[in-house]
Amino acid sequence: MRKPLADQTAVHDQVYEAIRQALITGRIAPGKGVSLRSLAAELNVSPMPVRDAVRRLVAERALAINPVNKRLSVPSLTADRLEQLSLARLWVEPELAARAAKNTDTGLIRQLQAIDADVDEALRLGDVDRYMTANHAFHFALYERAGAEVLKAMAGGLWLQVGPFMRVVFGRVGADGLVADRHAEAITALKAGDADGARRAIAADLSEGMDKMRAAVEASP
Amino acid sequence: MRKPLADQTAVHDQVYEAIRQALITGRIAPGKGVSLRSLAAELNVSPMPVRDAVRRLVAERALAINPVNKRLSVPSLTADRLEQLSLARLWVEPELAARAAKNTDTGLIRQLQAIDADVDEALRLGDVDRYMTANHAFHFALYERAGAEVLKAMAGGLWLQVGPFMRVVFGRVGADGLVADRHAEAITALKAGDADGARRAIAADLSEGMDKMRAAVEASP
DNA sequence: CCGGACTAATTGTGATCACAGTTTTACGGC
DNA sequence: GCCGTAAAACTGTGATCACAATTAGTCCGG
Repeated sequence: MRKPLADQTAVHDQVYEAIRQALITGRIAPGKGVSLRSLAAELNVSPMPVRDAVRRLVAERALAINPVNKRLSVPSLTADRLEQLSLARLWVEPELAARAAKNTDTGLIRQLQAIDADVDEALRLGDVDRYMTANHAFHFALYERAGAEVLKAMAGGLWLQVGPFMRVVFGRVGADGLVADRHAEAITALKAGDADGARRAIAADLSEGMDKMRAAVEASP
Repeated sequence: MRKPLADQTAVHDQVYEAIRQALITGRIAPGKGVSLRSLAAELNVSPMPVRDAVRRLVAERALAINPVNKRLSVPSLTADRLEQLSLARLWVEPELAARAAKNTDTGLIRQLQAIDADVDEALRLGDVDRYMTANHAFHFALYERAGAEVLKAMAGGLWLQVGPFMRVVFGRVGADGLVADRHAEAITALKAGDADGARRAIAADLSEGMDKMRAAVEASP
């Protein structure tokens, strides 16, 4: 467990990524309680790096900490929270897409096409985890190109908070509930360097996804 | 240094607030390097709670961590970063103001008037720290009323990142560089329950402040 | 068969130490 | 007097322990 040092990534970063993935893909259910030691045992590390990772996730509101007994839990899903997250995402992410459209080259197009093929494959197979990973990869490969670190970080934080909601959608409506995405539409706009088209495509993509989540959340809190 | 327990706030939270204040008021200069042990010594606590607080501040991008030697520093001010932060603030904060306008009562009005008087007093005296504290208090007393936790948290994060820039403005143009705010205008709109008026007032308030910061940053990187 | 009290296990927090890099300081050779 | 090198100081990271508080569990009386 002692670190080899002079390595690349610290243990607490790996732990962060592990928990982040678990949250985004919904492997840890919203509302469920977690603890430093239980997470540490599960990931086969000492509680210390978990503590660091959790602190970070709490700051990003991906984990919540009960103010009275100071215990950790995954934030539960409320319609109000989802509404605010949707609003914020609908502002930042289309903006990032528009900026990226101005920096597009054939390499990016090819990369996005490859990822989108993976998204479609995951949908066809009904592979939830793979779909979520690929969908995330698509959006952030695009946002990466915007050259806007601050906004990209905001989008990352929002995505992390929305993650658990997504899993609920799959749980309720099944894997084919999210079939229709606007990725192809976005790629077409990017090819033409059409910033406004990319903005609209991503906005529509988010909007449709969020609508499904809203419906799922309202169905049962 | 051992905690009394059953108390209200943990040490790492107090440390967080202390560093946060130091950053917002610009007592720690942008670009300056800090360390866990030096902060701990300065605040008369052990390195442990500082570590927790710093982890949180790094997640909020109020502190930066050098990816190669893992050392801590206050993020330096670039025109690009400021532009993105401005854009984000100009979206969230007016939205919060508009929502708050719908929940306004005479208590809030009175509270805001009192705080605004303090702001003006600080400006008259040229008291930079007091101005910044009061200005922050004004905005967040307002945003508190919006009933939008997620958006309010976003605004808080942005404010924290912008804090160091503000101090630079004072350093360059003097304390009277920010005299004209739109707080009175905002209060008038709130009294009338005019959500759109509140939105415009806060947008103008931010816009003017940001313009001054932009000018100051461009003057010298 | 159920309920309440006492014990045991688990929780987050803080302190302290070890370790290995990195940076700074100091010193010695030319 | 100056430069390069070795030692000392300082850095973040991880492990481990102590502590008090809360939760879970268990056992006994009715």
